[in-house]
Amino acid sequence: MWFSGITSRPSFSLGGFMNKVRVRFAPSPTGYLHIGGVRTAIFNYLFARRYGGTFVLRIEDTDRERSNKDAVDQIIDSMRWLDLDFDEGPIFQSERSDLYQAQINKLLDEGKAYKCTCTAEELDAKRKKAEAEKRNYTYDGTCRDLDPSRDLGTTLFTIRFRNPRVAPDSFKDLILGRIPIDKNKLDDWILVRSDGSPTYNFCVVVDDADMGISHVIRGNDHVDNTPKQIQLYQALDLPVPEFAHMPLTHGPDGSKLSKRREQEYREQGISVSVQEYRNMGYLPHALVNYLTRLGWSHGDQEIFSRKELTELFSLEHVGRSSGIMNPDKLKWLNAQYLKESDDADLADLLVPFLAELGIETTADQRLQKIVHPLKERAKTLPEMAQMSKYFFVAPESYEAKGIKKWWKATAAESVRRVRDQLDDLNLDDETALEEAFRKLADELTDGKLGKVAQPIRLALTGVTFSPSLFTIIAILGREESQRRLDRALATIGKE
RNA sequence: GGCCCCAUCGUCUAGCGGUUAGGACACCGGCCUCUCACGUCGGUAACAGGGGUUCAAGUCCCCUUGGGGUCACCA
Repeated sequence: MWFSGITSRPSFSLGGFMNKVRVRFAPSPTGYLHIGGVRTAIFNYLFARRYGGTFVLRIEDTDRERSNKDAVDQIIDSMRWLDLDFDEGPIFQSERSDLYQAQINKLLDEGKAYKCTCTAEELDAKRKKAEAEKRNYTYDGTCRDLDPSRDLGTTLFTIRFRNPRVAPDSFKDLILGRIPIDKNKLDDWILVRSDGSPTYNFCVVVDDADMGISHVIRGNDHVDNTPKQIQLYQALDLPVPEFAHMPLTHGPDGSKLSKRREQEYREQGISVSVQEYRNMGYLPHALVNYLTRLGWSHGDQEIFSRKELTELFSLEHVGRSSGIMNPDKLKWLNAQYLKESDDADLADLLVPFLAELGIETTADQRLQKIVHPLKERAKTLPEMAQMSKYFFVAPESYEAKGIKKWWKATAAESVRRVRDQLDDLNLDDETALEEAFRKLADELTDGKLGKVAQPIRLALTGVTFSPSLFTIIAILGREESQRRLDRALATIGKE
């Protein structure tokens, strides 16, 4: 049994599609890749991998006005960044007009579609009138029963679907359960525009059928399109795929993510645009992990490797309510991935972020050493770059509160002693360094290592928090460390 | 407004009739400690409301409320 009640959800089964799962991601190239779009791409990708199926990328560019090549590149680039490799495509709808034409002719020949000469203005007026009268607007069928062989001359016309006015009572959704179909909304919708271009709902059906798509996994905003698409499948005598409508993604305030509020989002650490996450210093796999987990779950687990994701993902555990982007959790996840990252990889990734701070460097050994203690402290790459600043430039000023607390006159002695001891110590031996510091503490500060360390930390970094002092000294080197200590000595206890 | 969908801590969620309602982020404390962070231990915090069904309801049904989606010659 697929379902046991009207609102219960069906249990998932591959049914007749065993071993031939084919899914697709079908964005329209009208701008950068939307974060909500990525989520549907991820779910499709994961679904394909999970069931050994095929993931295809189709570009929905039937609207020539708004589509552009640049957007296509951005979409593919973003998918590559996220490691969402597709098996087929990109397939461009704009290049498949013959296919659409053939299906249109078939419908026309069979009387399942007809030419309509109503103008956009007329239609608009009727729609407004219906609205004013608080009526539901559907096409009134003015051209429905006219003689198909009448001579239209040069009159522009659209091609409409001759709605058979019969449809199932409901359709099955793998995520939502059973969705009722409202017969009152079934009308003669437009298949081909007056400029000859096919419409979305028509192309989707023809394409999905032609490409052998077994499961249509898409956003919730398409549920109302599904009935009319099912009717078309039936009119075309094509097999109807399975449908799965996933919940949408919302902003922190609970409303739909809108491009207009991008500025606001950025300040909170999120964005509508995928590529912006790269700029904000998020790791692609952390983003994918986050987006997947937003709306899907596997018990209490939060962190999933790509392998786990492709082995565990299933539609049954996709939630039905929309999710709100939570920057804090995204950052936390990112931090988890950062922590587990390879030093060399991180060094590579960090270079451009350092450049943004005016620090030109390469991902050399030294940078790898710097990155190592920082990766468990930073949540994002820019944050890490910021933290590593003092490894490249000596502090120009010192934290005021730190000066007050740690640079009392008595601190001068320990700073001076450390400065001198650096002459004889092997800086690469952090335990030896620590030992020396501890001895000093025993002697000067009653064994309190912090009292020795903090003044020096301030002198070396300009701030009162950092990774281990010994690590810092090792990375800075003898000369630079002593220079910074000398400079500090000039001011300690002087006020 | 019509139609459709949704509803457990602030957020993401576990829960598929019997639980002290669990986990994660965030927040607050303790521990660890050269500071910060990591880590670790603990704490605050939820079943939207009302009716049913049932021996028993967060779990099933209905209504209300709230949120969302959609109503194009856009996709």
